[in-house]
Amino acid sequence: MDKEAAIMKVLSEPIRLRLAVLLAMEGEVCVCRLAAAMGEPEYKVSRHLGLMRSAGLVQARREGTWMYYQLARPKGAFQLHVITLLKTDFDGHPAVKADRKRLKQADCK
Amino acid sequence: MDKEAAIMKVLSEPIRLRLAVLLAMEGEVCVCRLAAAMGEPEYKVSRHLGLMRSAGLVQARREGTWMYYQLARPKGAFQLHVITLLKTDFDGHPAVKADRKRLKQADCK
DNA sequence: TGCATTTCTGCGTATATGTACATATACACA
DNA sequence: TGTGTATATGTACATATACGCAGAAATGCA
Repeated sequence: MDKEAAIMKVLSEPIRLRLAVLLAMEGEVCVCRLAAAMGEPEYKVSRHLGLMRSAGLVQARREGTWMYYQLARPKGAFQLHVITLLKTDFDGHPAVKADRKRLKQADCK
Repeated sequence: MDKEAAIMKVLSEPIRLRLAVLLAMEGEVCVCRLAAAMGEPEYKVSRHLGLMRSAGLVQARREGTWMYYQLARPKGAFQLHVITLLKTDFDGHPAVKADRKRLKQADCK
């Protein structure tokens, strides 16, 4: 059950958990807007996104200088149900509401 | 969202994940039978159970020399849904089947 | 009291993790 | 080619984690 434990591990870090919830709700977002939403430096968000990608939880798409991240298509029932749980249980969560508000205002100038 | 991340962290370790699934399916089990089911030394299982208890995921009951562990009553929707996920998604999982088989044979002499 | 059984915990050690800084990479455009 | 922008990563450091061993604690029983 190392695969399932690895998914849990990715989501065991508050910043990564917030990123996963944000991507589950917003779809595809670029790094700079994610960093703005988190209120964290971009190098930090980039590191965490890299971990999430290595674990197969997210996928990336390059468009010019920008990198757009989104949740990867779930592999197996476990991953699917975890993502469903993120979407349902964190809807309306104060921290998530704040993150989404900052995301909306983020400009990626 | 540190509380939710902490629950994920507890379940991010394969032994702890297997313990949680076992308890979700079997109810209340003593340490020596859990150790036998895991095929791991008791001091190791005891350590992990201690962590799970600190995180509020399990609770313990002493009966003589024996300690019986079971899942704690879930606090909040998130914890409830995680436990539900453990029960549904790992039913029939090879590792879990093996653990339950060893648990049935464990004698706690 | 003494001893056996079950469980827990203190300690040292090896490995893993998260962070900050600086730098490197990839790309767009002049 | 050179410059600017967005993103990624090498390095170093502090902290956290899991492990194995030995021994302690809690309990039951002779």
